[in-house]
Amino acid sequence: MAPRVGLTTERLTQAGATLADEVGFDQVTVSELARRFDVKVASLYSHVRNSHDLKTRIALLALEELADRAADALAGRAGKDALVALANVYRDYAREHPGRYAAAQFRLDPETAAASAGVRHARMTRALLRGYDLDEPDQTHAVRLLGSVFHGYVSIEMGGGFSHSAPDTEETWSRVLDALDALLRTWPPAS
Amino acid sequence: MAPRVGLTTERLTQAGATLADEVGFDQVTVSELARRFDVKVASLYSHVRNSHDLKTRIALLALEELADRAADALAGRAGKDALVALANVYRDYAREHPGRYAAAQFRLDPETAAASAGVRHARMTRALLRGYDLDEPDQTHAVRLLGSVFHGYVSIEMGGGFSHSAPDTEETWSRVLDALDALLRTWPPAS
DNA sequence: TGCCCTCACCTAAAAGTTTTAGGCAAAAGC
DNA sequence: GCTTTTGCCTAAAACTTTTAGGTGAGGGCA
Repeated sequence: MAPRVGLTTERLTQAGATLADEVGFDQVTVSELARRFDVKVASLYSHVRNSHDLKTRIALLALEELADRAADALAGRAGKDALVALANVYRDYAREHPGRYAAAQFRLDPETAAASAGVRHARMTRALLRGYDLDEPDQTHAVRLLGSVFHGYVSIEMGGGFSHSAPDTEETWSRVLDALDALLRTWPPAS
Repeated sequence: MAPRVGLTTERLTQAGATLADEVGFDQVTVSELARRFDVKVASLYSHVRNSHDLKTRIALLALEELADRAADALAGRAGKDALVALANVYRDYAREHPGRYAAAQFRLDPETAAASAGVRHARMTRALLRGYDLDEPDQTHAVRLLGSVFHGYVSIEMGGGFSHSAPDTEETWSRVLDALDALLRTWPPAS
């Protein structure tokens, strides 16, 4: 009597990501997802182990999407051009998909993290730095600095932390990227 | 028959902060708090409007504590000395009080945010920059950059994002601060 | 075409969280 | 010792998570 909706783990993950963008990642709930599919809550537990599992899958999806975008953006670019492109990938993704971006920050257990697209991100940032003249261990330091600035800026901006003050964040963003580029070109030796 | 425990909004907020450090900020629940005071859940609702209100209060507490520490650290310091001191305030606080630090990132509605210690943080970062030679609007750009790096680095490090790779984060941290100091001393003009 | 088997989805139910409404007795004020 | 305040309680409704076990729809096979 009840026609099947066609639930799969993938569709649930996708719908979960959409839900996250609409209501916020931490408002993503198995119940709400069931409601959207017009299906009883218990039915989802055949496709997803539990709430934490669902969130993990959304996080992995977001990390993959972000890495794909980053790879596209970096293709054929180098130096500051690549730096700006990569930085904008993160910022634009966070603006278009705030829930997914929050999901990408979801704390994964070490094995899951190691198998995630997170490692691609680190590799790409390192690739970007080939346009600058940095040897190890400075390259690792720089990778971490870039990750910090991108994530820190985007998450503060998303949280409204830069509101209520001039100049606008657009200008700051481009000046920060200028500054990072300059810094990478003249990376200071250990003090 | 039941001796009163002596609940107040302040004690609940304090206990909530402690709970956050123990189990994580998003695991802070009115029920768990009631359990800790050995009191019925409904009793808390005389002191706290709802769950969101409780979390807001914990966030405000954390922001105050952080600002107090920052003010202490900055007293009598200037230049790079001040930069390092302020940066370490954030990092150390996050390590000592991970739940409180997470709480400090809790999204506040604009009015609450405007009345919070968040504004003190911005003022102090600006004060720090007096040791460098920056005019507006570059000073604002620099304030935002510093906030981004501090927050970004600390939150990635706390999330385990820098694990699994040499060199250790201690070295990176000090090199990043070296780099920021150098950058602030030679802030590049608009490109 | 008809049978069977898988599995998508269901009902039932237990346990936990949030929040409101109304009551009693312990503290506090006089 | 009295009243007033209010801290904490019981009761109850609404929602989320998760497990256990059942039924029928759909696909595979004769």
